[in-house]
Amino acid sequence: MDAETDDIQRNKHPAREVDAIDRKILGVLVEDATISYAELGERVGLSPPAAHERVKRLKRSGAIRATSAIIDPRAVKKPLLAFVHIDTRGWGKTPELMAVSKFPEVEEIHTVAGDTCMLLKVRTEDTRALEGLLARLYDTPGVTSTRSYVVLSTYLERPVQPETTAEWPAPKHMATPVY
Amino acid sequence: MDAETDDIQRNKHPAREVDAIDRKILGVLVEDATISYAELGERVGLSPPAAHERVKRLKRSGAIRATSAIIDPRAVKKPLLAFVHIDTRGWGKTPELMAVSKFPEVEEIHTVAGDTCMLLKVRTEDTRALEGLLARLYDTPGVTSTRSYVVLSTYLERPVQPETTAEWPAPKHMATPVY
DNA sequence: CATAATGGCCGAATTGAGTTCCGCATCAAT
DNA sequence: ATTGATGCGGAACTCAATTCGGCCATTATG
Repeated sequence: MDAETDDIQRNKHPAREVDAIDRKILGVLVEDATISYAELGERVGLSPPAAHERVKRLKRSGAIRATSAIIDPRAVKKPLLAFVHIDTRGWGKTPELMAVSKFPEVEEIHTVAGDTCMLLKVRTEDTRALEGLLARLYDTPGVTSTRSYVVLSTYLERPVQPETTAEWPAPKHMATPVY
Repeated sequence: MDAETDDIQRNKHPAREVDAIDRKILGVLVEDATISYAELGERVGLSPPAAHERVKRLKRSGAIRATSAIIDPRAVKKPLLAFVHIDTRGWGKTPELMAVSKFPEVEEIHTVAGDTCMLLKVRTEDTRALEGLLARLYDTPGVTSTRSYVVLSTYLERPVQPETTAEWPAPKHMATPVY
């Protein structure tokens, strides 16, 4: 059957809607991915094999990108967290800039809309290491300036949550949007 | 033995240095926590029971805070990522502000040093939902203004890495710090 | 409208991994 | 030098992951 080949090639997301049970599964596995399929099934109202089948599908479809250990930054000597805004001449996403990915201190790289071009989330051992990274950034052609926000305290830090807020409490003084 | 009780009560981090092997284990488990202890042991040069023992210790000590499923934001209808800077009157960390933790769209809350007070990482379904969250923030007493950085593209996003950069390539034009 | 086909679930059985136990080697302290 | 503690490896045991076959519901089809 050629159709099967087409299915495989077409897309990495084989278009399977995540239903309510899938969301519950994701919610459980985000909290703790070490539980048995027996318990997972029990929590979402499914038999162990059915739960297993669901999880397999979620992994195949890419909804579950990975299951990984979450490390305490202090345990690996990285107590300093900072967000670095970068302004560049021209278009910021140069290969030279992307090269900072090789530093394990860099956890996120985004291009953003706003009064800055790019945004980095970095975690270092101390201010010295942060300075080293900033120096490395300033050496990158095109980088005109950076602004760093050093985190004093983290009150919440969690992975992507499967739930969404259905209704936002609309303040009275706001007009209802047309669209 | 009273000593044992003391050990338990004293600290959640029983002061066990993470050595080189532990770091290798963490590196493997950050990438993929689903592998068997047999393979984990093989990759770090340990027998399966020894690897298991190490992992148990890393979990007990809190170095491994959790092992969780990493979800593709698109799969759960959250394609919009934004960083929100919040300026407040007085000290920002009020219980009213912390209440936004209840929204699953909010992934991170930090207090930062810089030209702003607090920093939020939020992930929403669309701009409408982001607006709803911002409206909710402006309704919070003490909040004077917010600045949002909407992410256009994410080029890197990964959990805490166990490795650290030992030597930062020092640019020539920088003086050597005294400390 | 009836019927075939698909997809998802459950229960039972098998395979494989997680886990425990015990002896040994290494290192530190007495 | 001896003793104690700690971490490792090999083998055995227990439990969970995985597979299989049959059932039911829903959807497509003649």
